[in-house]
Amino acid sequence: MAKAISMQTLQRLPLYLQHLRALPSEKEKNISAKALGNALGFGEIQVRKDLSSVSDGGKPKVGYCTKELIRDIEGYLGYDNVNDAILVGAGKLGKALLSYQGFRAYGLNIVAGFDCDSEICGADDSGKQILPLSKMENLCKRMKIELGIITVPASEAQKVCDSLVASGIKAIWNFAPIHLIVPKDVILKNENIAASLAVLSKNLSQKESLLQQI
Amino acid sequence: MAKAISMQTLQRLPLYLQHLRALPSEKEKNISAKALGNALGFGEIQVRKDLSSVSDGGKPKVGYCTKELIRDIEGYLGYDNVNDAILVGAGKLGKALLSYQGFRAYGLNIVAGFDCDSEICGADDSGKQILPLSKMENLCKRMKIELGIITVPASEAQKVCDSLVASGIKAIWNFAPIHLIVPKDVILKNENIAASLAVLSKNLSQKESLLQQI
DNA sequence: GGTATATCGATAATCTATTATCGATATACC
DNA sequence: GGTATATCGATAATAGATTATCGATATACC
Repeated sequence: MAKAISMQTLQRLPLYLQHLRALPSEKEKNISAKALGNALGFGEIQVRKDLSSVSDGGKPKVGYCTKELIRDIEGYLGYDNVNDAILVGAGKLGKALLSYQGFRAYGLNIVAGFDCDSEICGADDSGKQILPLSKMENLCKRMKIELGIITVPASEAQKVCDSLVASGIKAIWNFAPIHLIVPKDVILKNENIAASLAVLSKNLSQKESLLQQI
Repeated sequence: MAKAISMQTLQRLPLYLQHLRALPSEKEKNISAKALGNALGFGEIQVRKDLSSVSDGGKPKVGYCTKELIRDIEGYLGYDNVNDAILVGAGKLGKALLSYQGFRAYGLNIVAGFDCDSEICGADDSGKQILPLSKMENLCKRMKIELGIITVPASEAQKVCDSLVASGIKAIWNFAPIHLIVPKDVILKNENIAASLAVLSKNLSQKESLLQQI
């Protein structure tokens, strides 16, 4: 446990967690790498390797203790302590994210939304406040927010990104379809809807489906 | 051109396309692999390699012809002929996708939305119809729809997935946070918001940011 | 026209990720 | 208690992706 971890493994961990959490806690006290892999479409060796980076191991003939595994993955991913975030761009997508309750399970708490359009400011029906952009920097600094979510149109995204950086944000989750420029010490993660679509589109157009396992 | 292509390359192609399309068409008649790479944060060799799979090549000292490149990538990804799709689950996220105009640029046309809640059926403010689930199968078959988008809660997703398959859908784009089981001949692409979040969350919690280049 | 240079493409080398092999061990059953 | 079996972890082998090297070529400039 606590080894170096690969990008690929890191991205599979939430999937394991998702599945483990959904198991009936009474019945499935233990789970084998094989069972977990089958459920998610991975090979058992990969599952074992992935889990070896975060858990201190299963027992032969028994498997892993479900509860411990959940705790270990949550701990590793930092889901056990909450990350506050703000969101900029309260359009349809922004509002969808603002009102999504599921983020809590991933340790994410969106504190408020911001938008340049003062018309839509006020309390959203999600219960979250939508505030004018002018108040963003102050709130971020005051609450020491480190994570910013960008859901504005591509044309506005770089500008918004720059103000987030100026507000002391350390990580940006970008939903705008554009490549943003950030300082080296700021983490950027693009949510790349077009890339997913490309995979689908390509596979559909050449029916042979040569690339299963997506 | 027209070689075998890797998953990774396939997913970068839309990013190149995005950037190329945004260039002022008059000024940038040609573009070098280096310039394209710099703009997107990739190495020039990677750009060349990626492009070699879809384009019939640039010219030394000149670079690639922007217009041709756009055409080649679009052609390769199948963005030049439209894919009709339906969407199931007209909640906030579903409506956000229904009203997103940007999909047209990727050759995606969402024909209609479906929802089990008859309250929200009717014309959405995006202009798209939201229809009761009972009409889905018939419409899919009649219009020979091949692509289905799932934006229902996790608890409903497998059921919806099964009806999509029964309706003749050949590819599924799943936004529900759950692993779906599909027949081998159906392509499944999960939009994995939790995985992205994991990368961010992990990087934030260990500030060293050992994994740049996301 | 000749030379310098930016850029290309192909091949090779490195790095990363996945899959296979094998010995070890905890439980179940006789 | 002894043996069979499911499962584990570690190491080795394979496959896949990225990065480096190098020779070739199109344009620019003298």
